[in-house]
This record gives sequence, C-alpha cells and structure tokens, in this order.
Amino acid sequence: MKKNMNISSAVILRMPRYYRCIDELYRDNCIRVSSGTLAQRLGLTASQIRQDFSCFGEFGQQGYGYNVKKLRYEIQEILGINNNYTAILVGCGHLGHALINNFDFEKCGFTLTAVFDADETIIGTTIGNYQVRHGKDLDFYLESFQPDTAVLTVPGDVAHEVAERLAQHGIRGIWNYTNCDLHISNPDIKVENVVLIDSLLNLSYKISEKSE
Amino acid sequence: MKKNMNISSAVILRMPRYYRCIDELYRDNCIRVSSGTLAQRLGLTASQIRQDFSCFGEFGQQGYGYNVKKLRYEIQEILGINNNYTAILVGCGHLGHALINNFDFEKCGFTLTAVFDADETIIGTTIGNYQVRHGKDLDFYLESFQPDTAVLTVPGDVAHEVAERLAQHGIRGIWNYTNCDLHISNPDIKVENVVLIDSLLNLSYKISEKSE
DNA sequence: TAGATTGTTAATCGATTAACAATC
DNA sequence: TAGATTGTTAATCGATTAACAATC
Repeated sequence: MKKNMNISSAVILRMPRYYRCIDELYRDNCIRVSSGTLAQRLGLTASQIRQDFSCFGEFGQQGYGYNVKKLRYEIQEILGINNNYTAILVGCGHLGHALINNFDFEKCGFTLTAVFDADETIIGTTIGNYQVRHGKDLDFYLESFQPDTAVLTVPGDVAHEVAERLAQHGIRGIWNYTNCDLHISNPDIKVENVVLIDSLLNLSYKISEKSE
Repeated sequence: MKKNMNISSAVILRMPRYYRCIDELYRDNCIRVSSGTLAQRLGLTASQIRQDFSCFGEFGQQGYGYNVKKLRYEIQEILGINNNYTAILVGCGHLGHALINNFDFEKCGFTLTAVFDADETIIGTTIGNYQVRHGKDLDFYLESFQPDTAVLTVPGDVAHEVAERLAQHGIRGIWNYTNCDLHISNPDIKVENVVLIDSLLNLSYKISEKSE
C-alpha cells in the first residue's frame, strides 16, 4: 500500500464507492474482477479505475485482473477500515437513535463503544445494545477510554460546547450531524460534516432542470 | 436567470454552499457583498465564484459587488427553492421521525405535506404537526395530491417496493435514505442518495492519513 | 473623478481518457 | 502460445485561476 502521497480529493471521494462495490462482489463469492467489469458496475471508465488504484500501489495482475479478496483488503487499508477505530455517539434523540439501531458501523470498521445523552428521561435506558450514559460522564469516559471518534447528534445549540469537550480530551475525528460549522483550532482533529440541506437542494435542482 | 445550459456538476455542487452563505448574510441584514468576501468566507477564490455565477447570468455590478437580497433570490431560482415543491415522508422510524422534527424543509423551499408508515402502532400518532397516515393509503394520496417528491426512510427490505409505487404514481424526485440503489427505469424521476457510509469512510481516511 | 469590482477572455493547472508495451 | 488485462505514459479534455477591459 501507499506509494504516492498527495492523492487528489477526487480519487479519495471515489474510494468508498469502490469499496462498497468490491465488498458486494466479495460477499457474492466473486474471486476475480477486471477494471472493465468494475467500470461497468460503477458507471466509470476502466482507465480511471486503474489510474485511481495506481495511486496507492499495484493491486492487479496482467491478463487476470484483480483478486477480489486482495483488492478489498487493500482498499480497507487505504480507507483505514482495518484500523479498528472506536466511536462514541453523543446525543440520543431520534437521529442518534436511528444511527445506533440502523447504521452499520462495523462495515466501516468502526466499533461503537458508548452512547451519551443529557436528558434524564433517556439516560439509563437501552438503545440497541447500549445503555445511555450520562452526558456529565463524557469527559471521564474520554479520558479513560480514549475513543478515536465521536458521532455528534446533539441539538445545534450545544454543538460547539460538546465539540470543544471532545477536542480537549483527544478525540481524533468528529462525524458532525449538527448544522453548525465546527471551528476546531487543532488541525489534527478531522471533522466530516453531514450536510443534508445540500443534498435536498441538489434534488431540488435536478427536478427543476427540465421544467424550465 | 439561465443563460448557458450544460452546467458542470462541480458548479452545481457548490451552489448549495453559496446559498447557505448568502442566506446567512441576508439574515444578518447585509446589503452587499463582493466575490472577494464570499471567497474568504467559503475558502474559494473570487475568480471561481464569479465564474460560477456567470454560468447563470449577470447578478452583480462593477465597482459594487452583489446585492445580497438579489443574489439570494437568483440562487433560489437556480436551485428551484422558489418552486414550492411538496414532499411526503414514507417511513416514520427514528430516522424519519428525526427528519420530521428537525430537518428544515422550509429552508430548502419544500413543504412537507404528509407522512406515512406501515406500523399499526405508529399510525395515527402525531409527529411534529403530522398525523402518521396508513401506508395503504399512500397510492390514493399520491393520486389525489400529486406531491412532487418523497423522502424515503423505510427499512431496506421494502425500499424497492415503495419506490416502485412512488414512481408509478408520478413522483418527480426521491430523497433516498435507504442503502439500496434504486433502479428506476423512468429517467425523469430523479434520485438523490444519502450514503452515510461514504461519509464515515471519508472521516476514517482523514484520521488515517497522518498516522501511517 | 478615482477606486472598486464585475464579467469574460486567456493561461494554467489538474483530472480523465486513450493507447500500448509488459506480462500473466 | 494466444488472449486478456494490467500499470503507465501521452493526449485530451475540462476546471480553476489570473488578468484586464468595462463600468458602476
């Protein structure tokens, strides 16, 4: 793995799609796949796929294509799926609840280790396999267990305060579902914003195009 | 509005970000703004912003910049925010519940008109200002009220079936939260997929980069 | 008028595609 | 061996940036 640093963000953005496609092939017990087949499945060109992979190494074999199991493993390495990252979730409202119950953290290589809320009526109840912990215990938990990442599903008005606490106790990444732009001074703390408004506006644009 | 057809998707992808920024300025009672100021706020170049806007028309004035109210209106027109689209939501589990309660449909120009579920224990209950309707009445509702779009938050195993029904009764867009690739034959029906796995994998990649 | 800032043209940069030698 | 398909180099295409005349 790893060959050429400075991978373009366009390439990175495509890697999760590659992964989902190859993971599917893997689960269907496919042994090998060519760049042409992948291209067809993903609506891309074979050339682009080979070019993309070659940023990270040589994963294929002339005349054969790619071994699905090996390729899957390599992409896992690239994306960090094999790093056994831990995650906590802060904010067990309906959104947090939905993620705990339905989101496949394992598929991304993450282990959800604890969930927190500030609402007394929720604390102590069980969601999925998790007992909701008291928000006040968050700092202690962070210090004790040093989770790698946090899913932030708290109400917007406390987003900054919670993010600050996470940052101070050494979190490495925040998966941010609040609509707030988190300004975290430490550049080593990565934030991935889930901006649903942009997604719906893209749909709005798409259905508007033709009719004008 | 509208000048040059065939807008590149890179430009379209930036429009919602422009909109959020300008909407914020508007709410802060800003009267005018220059491409330079926007660039600074968004971390882009002034050149790119002017180039992007010029795909759709001439919204500014030399020596002055852009009138915030006018620019906001023009971007609303571009994205279809002024088209008064209606939406229904199908699937009132925790995710659907969260969207009904917390997602700002109005900000995107959408009106949520009805919500549906198949679970007898949920049907008839009130979420936000909506009484949950019976899934069986979906087809009738679609025919009667012809909503423009649907938010699909049903379990994966019924996703295709529900999407099929929506498509047959003339829906124009589907905001798809299920992990299923919806294959809808009618190309006039637009689908916007919310793929949260890709988002978390991007975070995973970001926190992996340095440590290797 | 002088200063500021647009819209647009031209220049640069980067990303995608095509072609092909290498080789399994 | 012959056919297939890689990784990579070169060619093309598109997107971003820089420059500047137009003009408010």
